[in-house]
Amino acid sequence: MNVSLKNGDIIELAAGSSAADAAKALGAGLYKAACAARINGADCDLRTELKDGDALEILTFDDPYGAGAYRHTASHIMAQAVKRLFPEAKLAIGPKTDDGFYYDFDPEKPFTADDLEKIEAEMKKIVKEDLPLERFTMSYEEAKAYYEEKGEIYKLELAAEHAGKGEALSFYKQGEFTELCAGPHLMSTGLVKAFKLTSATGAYWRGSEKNRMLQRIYGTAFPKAAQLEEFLAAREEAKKRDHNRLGRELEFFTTVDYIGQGLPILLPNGARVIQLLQRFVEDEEQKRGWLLTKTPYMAKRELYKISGHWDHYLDGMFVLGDPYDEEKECLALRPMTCPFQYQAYLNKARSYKDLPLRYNETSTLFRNEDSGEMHGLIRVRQFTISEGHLMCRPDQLEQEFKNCLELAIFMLKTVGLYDDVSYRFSQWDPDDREKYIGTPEQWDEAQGIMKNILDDIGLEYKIGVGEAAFYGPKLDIQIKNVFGKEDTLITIQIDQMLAEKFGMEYTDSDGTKKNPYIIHRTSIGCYERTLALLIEKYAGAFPLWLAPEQVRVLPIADRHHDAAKAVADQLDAAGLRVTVDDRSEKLGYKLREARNKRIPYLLVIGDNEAADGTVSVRRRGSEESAVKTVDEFLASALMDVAKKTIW
RNA sequence: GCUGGUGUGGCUCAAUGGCAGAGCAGCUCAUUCGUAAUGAGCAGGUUGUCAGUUCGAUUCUGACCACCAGCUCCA
Repeated sequence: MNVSLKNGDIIELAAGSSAADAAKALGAGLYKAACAARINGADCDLRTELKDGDALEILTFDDPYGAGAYRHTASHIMAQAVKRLFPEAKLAIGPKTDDGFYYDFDPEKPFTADDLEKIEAEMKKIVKEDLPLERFTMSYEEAKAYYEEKGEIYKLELAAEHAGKGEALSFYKQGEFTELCAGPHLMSTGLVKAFKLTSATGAYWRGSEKNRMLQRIYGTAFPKAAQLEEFLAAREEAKKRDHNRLGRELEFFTTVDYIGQGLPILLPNGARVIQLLQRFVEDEEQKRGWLLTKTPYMAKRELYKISGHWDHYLDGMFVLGDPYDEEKECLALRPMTCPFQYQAYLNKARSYKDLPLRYNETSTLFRNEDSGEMHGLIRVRQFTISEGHLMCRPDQLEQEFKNCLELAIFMLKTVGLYDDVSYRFSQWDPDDREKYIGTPEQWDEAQGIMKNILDDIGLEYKIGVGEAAFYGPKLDIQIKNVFGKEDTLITIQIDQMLAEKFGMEYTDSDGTKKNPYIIHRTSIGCYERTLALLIEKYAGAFPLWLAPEQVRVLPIADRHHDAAKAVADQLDAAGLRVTVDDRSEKLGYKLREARNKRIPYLLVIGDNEAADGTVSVRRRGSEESAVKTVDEFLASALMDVAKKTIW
């Protein structure tokens, strides 16, 4: 039979040949590098049988699907090693991930760092044994008997689930190790060259906290040792940008045991950046027709009963008083701004002519997160968000939603995070009705509207089922931190339920009363989280307009102090954040310190500069310095600040 | 909340069941210096907190608190 290749060549193969056979026929090198196959455009295992006329592409590690097969095989090798060393450990699941793989086990004792080393050593043996992986199928009954005999309770559960689909169950076998698995896999364990087990942690069976916690081992694998080393080095490098270390080191924030978890102290540097962002956001929103409100940080329980927070969010609130004593007044700190800002709308009767009505607020919120959830500035219990709620008519909804998105994108572009985000359309989970208010019809309608808008814009998004707010669907703008963990930076939500609950109406042109649509949105997210991501993005080297200290003047000797102070005064008067390092230290010492603090501009003043009214300008990131007049420097720096230039 | 790890001066880290040590930072003095570390001296600690074991605990045990990674949950 004949099979065509990617480059157009046609090769002749014996009937019944597999993709692996084809790879072998094409050369030993390709066969060794082969990870998976693409037949007539469909990704598949190398063991897939070819038919006459098929178009075949051999996928190597360079292809994401190929890399997945490679790492999935590494995960089987790890599971085999674990079973050899810890026969009592039960097997759960072991998939590939974007940059590696993991496997969940249920061992007698959690794995230690020593265990990981032993497992890794055993994996090396398995690779050396070069065990071929064979694919075969079993009926559900056979699989059930097989796993019952082995006592693999988790595999039994998985087998039963897959059996429902009516197909035979596929297995892969390498040596003594057999695994229920859909594949794809490499042809032999000997092909997995460079790997490393990176961590062992707990993880719930099937991702539900109601289930038993299993032990997960994470690892990664590459065809070449150099690639693995590069990957691990890059990860170490990324961790150096970790805001939770760098943010403390550069004195942006700190935490104190006796204040409590998730309650960071913003030090002058961090507070300054947040102030700058906040002013920028409030000014920009004002230009775009948003009206600033300032509402209370707490309210009586009755408000939250109307909004639904009392029923859906009580665990997440800080309650002042006994929530169950209906006789006494009970207050709660606000976890969201919505019900407060609605009161501004309700202040008087509204006409269709008043809409859209856009309220913004720099709003501090309080959420009683579970103790393990807090993380640096990214996840805290008190935070301040660039909040906004917009009430509009149906005919305005689409344009207003687009405007909110446009504002968010403008903010992201200005601070330099635009290229790092992805979009998630967060929908409700119809199978988990408890979590949400409203009817399926209302959800279908709200989600339908959002889908139309997103598709109309042509936004590329993934869908997050069960990620919606309890009152409506969300467009979440997602970003990853240095550890690759994704969080929501910005959210824009459509809500057609709360207006009714709060009795928010407007009189339409025909004289009838209607509930407005409400858009809940943030323009730059919450300041603490945004600050954290900016610290990581810039490794502490903030763009000039956001830098807590923009300029440091370095006099060479004491006799230059007056000149240095005069320059600093001039810059300060022009609005730059400037300090003078007038310590009796050598220039090199002062420079070193200023560079470590990532100060954008260092101005050196010695005899020459003092004599002719110039400064020797050294810009962050440059090894060169240039002599300029103070006026020249000031003009260019002010221009950079005004333009919010990123360098 | 769950699994595991960590906690020694402001920071980074040593050490030990028997007087807790270094470097950096800080302070003082000297040095007046041209683009990444001048020298000398001084000061700084209830070893996260509280119990327990012990003649003696910073070290061993327990509980709690905080921090870290992951899970779950979320902006």
